[in-house]
Amino acid sequence: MPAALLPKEEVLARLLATFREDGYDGASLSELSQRTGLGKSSLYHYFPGGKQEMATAVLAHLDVVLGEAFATALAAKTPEAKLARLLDAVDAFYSGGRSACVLERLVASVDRQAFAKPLARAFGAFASAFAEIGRAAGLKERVAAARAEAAVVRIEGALVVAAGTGDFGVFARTLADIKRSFLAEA
Amino acid sequence: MPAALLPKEEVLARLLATFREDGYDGASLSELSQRTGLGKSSLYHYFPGGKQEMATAVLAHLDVVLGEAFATALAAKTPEAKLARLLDAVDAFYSGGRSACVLERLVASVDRQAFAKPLARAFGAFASAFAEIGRAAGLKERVAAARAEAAVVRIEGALVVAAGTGDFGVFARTLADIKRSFLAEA
DNA sequence: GTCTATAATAGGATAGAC
DNA sequence: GTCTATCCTATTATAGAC
Repeated sequence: MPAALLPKEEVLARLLATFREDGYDGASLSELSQRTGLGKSSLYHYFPGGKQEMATAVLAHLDVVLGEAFATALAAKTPEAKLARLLDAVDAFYSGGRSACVLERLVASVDRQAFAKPLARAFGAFASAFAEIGRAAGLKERVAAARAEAAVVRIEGALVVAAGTGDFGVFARTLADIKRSFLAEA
Repeated sequence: MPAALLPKEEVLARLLATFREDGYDGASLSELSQRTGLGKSSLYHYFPGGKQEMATAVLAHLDVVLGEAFATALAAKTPEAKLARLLDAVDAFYSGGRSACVLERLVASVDRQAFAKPLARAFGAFASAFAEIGRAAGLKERVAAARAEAAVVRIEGALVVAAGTGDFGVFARTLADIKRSFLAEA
């Protein structure tokens, strides 16, 4: 009765990485098996629902991990510092625009409907982190919400355009512009 | 010797629609066959290189179609009218945010490397249309280019976020904000 | 909880008739 | 130029030993 080769956290991290790189439809069970170091049967032991369950588990995992990352960033004192920390976390998470967003990969998948709720939740949590910074800076609720939505839109778009053009500078420019404009006077 | 059931233009339009909906990895040959009304062998007659060649043909087709759409929009007299027409065309092309972008679907595919050049070209053409409007309005080249890049980024991101949240209002808000801000004084 | 082996199916691609 | 039929491989998923 051998113990688990990897802690579940690590398995989820590797599934996440594989979905980010190959996409949901593009990630085969063989690939997921290789990348996690688990045999197919072991994967089905963890995730009886197969690939779909792996993806939903990854989303639940992200919900926790990103929640912590957001909380860390928001623990800074000033709104400016909160924003800077959040954008640094975003830059690191996406490797300066070189790593794709799982949310986008799942939105693009044939099984997207199965992920609808956790996806909406994840996008909402992402925007909420920005909105909270806006509120902390004294922006009106509506303004904070609108700018938060726009920030998430720009980050997702920058990832697509960076990957599509091969020019990762667009991601850096986008983050820099959000940093510059997010807390500006209305 | 039966004639072609559909003009090649129509076949390409249907392949485009299928890739947009199912993604590149998610679109099977059976699906592509059904949607075009052509048997698999007929598809291979048109596109000996298989699915990859279908996608590159779709990109080449888009290059022409979008080029015409851009030219039409840019034929308007004032920069404001050019911008309004271009954004109307974008809104229609993406069905108010309900239809995905093929470019994004191909960027997300496992065969993305095979599409790298035409994809970069397509994103560039998209941005160029915006940049030309900026120049027509007297914006400095650098400003026009930066705003054009940002506009494409925002459109792509709005499509991802709209699909991910199920809230298509974000697409309308994004286009409205581009319309409002694109030609603003620096 | 993991493995090897395998079933069952779907996928991409081709052959050859018409 | 299109069709039906088919091949081969990869894929998802399961069985059963350890």
